[in-house]
Amino acid sequence: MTTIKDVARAAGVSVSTVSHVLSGRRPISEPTRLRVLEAIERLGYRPNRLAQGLVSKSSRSLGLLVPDLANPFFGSMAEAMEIAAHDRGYSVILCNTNLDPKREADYLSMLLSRQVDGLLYFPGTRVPNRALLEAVAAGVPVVVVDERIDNLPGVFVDNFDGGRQLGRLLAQLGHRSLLFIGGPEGLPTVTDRLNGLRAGLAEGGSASATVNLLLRFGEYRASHGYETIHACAREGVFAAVGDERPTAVVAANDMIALGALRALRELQLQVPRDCSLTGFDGVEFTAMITPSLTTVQQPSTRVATAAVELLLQRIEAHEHHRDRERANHEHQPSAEATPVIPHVVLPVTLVVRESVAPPPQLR
Amino acid sequence: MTTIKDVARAAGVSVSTVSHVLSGRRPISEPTRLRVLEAIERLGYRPNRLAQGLVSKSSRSLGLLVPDLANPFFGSMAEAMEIAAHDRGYSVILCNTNLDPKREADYLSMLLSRQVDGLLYFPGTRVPNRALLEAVAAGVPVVVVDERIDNLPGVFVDNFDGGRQLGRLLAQLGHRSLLFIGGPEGLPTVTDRLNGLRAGLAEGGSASATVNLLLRFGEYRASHGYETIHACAREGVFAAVGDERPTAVVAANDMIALGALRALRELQLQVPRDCSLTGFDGVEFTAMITPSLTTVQQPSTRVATAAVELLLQRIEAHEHHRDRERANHEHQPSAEATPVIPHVVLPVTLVVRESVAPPPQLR
DNA sequence: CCAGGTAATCAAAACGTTTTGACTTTGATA
DNA sequence: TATCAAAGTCAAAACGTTTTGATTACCTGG
Repeated sequence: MTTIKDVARAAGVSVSTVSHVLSGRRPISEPTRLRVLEAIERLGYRPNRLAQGLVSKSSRSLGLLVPDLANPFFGSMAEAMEIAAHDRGYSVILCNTNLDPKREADYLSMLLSRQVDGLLYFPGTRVPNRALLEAVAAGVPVVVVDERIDNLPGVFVDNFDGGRQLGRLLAQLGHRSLLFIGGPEGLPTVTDRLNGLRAGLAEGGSASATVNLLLRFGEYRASHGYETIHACAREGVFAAVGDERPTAVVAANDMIALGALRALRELQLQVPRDCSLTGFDGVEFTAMITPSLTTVQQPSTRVATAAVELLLQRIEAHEHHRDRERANHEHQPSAEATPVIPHVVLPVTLVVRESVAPPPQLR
Repeated sequence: MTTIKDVARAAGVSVSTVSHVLSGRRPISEPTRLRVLEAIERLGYRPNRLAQGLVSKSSRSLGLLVPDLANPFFGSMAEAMEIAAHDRGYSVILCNTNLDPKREADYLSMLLSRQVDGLLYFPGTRVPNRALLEAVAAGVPVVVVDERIDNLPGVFVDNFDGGRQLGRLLAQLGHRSLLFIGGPEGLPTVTDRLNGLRAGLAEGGSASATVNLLLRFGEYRASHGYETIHACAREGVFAAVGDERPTAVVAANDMIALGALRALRELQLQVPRDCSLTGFDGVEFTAMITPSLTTVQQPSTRVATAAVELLLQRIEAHEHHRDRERANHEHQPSAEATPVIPHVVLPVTLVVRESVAPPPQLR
């Protein structure tokens, strides 16, 4: 590897002159500048970012903690976030938490070691994770994505509203008995979607009608949707008659819906004729499958870029703060403004497709 | 941040002693060791990997260049590779090339700046990329994943065999006219799958029968499958009768197949009754959709781990080589063994599902 | 004609590690 | 009892940058 020293020697100047040519922080005469640039070009010099990071105390990199990249929702989010970060000069260190708190703690520690400037965090199951809170305490800016966590800044969509729109739609179609297949129990996304669903059902139905709502929780995976449907079938849920039998399945995300769709078909229940089905997230394949899936579309690119944007803001604020601290040798607590925890909430769109219809008895 | 100096001071020893406690490279008395460990624990010390990397000349990180994370195939590959790398103590820097050579060059330069120890490279379109070759020339170990590039080490599946198995299956079912919707023209994966398909068709069909094979190329995306089908329909391809009309669509990957499936349905062509359809890769959703998709399953986790394994081998070899070079001040070319370019080829599995059937005229 | 600013450059310190040479001390071996 | 090796420790150099005085030379305004 050629270093700044090699360049300096080749151009016949000092190391600091080369650095100043590159950074522009001090004036350099045109002939010298050209000689240095020529040497850089000729030697193929590339500054060593490790060394830069060491002195600047910033690695210009972000840690991205994501539970499951095989899920295209996370895939497209990760993609959009990486692109946004790269546009602003930051690299992304990828971490696959796989819903495992131990792994998360492990990654977090590694990321701190690597001096990441900030963290983009998709919660897995338990929120908030202990190790994450330690990282926050250690002073690393964090933005939580896709999930609302009270004391941490976050970017997520209006899950309640999404649920409500679904509820209204289904109630208006006449559904009075639903099966809700959630993600991990207690996760705010899941709870919000469910509460929204309830609200929407109440709004959309005739005032008197009570709604029968069966709840199941589990992972945000196709297998969970698949197995839940089969389990329900074994329990006779779909054999019931009248108000008991669910006429619509509301899945907490598209992957669950995909698995549920498969299982329903295996049970000879045709969607939407015998049973309606909805998803959440609006990933690409929902438009392609048969029947195409009614779902709530997240503006995933906007969520992703907003998250990066917010994180970068916090990073800058954090750095300024540190600088001021360092200048202020007098260590006055400087009347810390009460820290405002920003929550960016983005709107969702209901996308009505083939997978919903009025319940069978109404046709 | 607490540094090794702070620890040394707290434990009343020198900096090098702390380092030796951590690395175990020199013996340290038990009482000292405990005092140091206690100080580390108490201060929450975490070694700065930038500094470590600077002296060790190795960042313990890999660059991962992937064209499109929204595609679950790449998503699960990326996931598996990251996990394999993490297991061996390496971090992964994520780069979304988006099929754009400019972006690729950009990323490559950044990765070299960051002193990555190796590169995991999924080719996008043009192969091999100019910037990649420069990186290779700069001496960074590279492993190409999912694609065969002659002069670079790679890990990929037996695409020819996968195509052949599909060809045999379709020929045996009686298909004599096919539409092949490829990925980017000229990409080895695409060509190999196509050539395999041809070979399989020849083997599986009755000797005399000639096969009508229509070829289209484009991106590895659902939209490409969708649009190609509609374009073909506009050209009257599906209106033809007899041997002209394709009775099966062979997509070069699952995403294309997914798009094609949608378009076929919009054309009122039922799969597999009116037209068979196959994919390639075997991502999760192929088992879930209706009709479930006949496809060629890649052992993606094995591909991913093999790629990481191979890359790590090369990295080690590279480091040993450099060390020897440094020891050998005499700079004898040491009779360089002709470099063997390893290509790891993994087997595929044909998964026959609902999307194929004999052509309509045979029923 | 001088004070003071600016352009242009360099040397040296600092960032947080690891590695190496040197120095004691201790025990075992001849 | 003299010799040697190993254990245990430290100080200093090195890794490749950026930043910060310091220095010189020149120009400008009074």
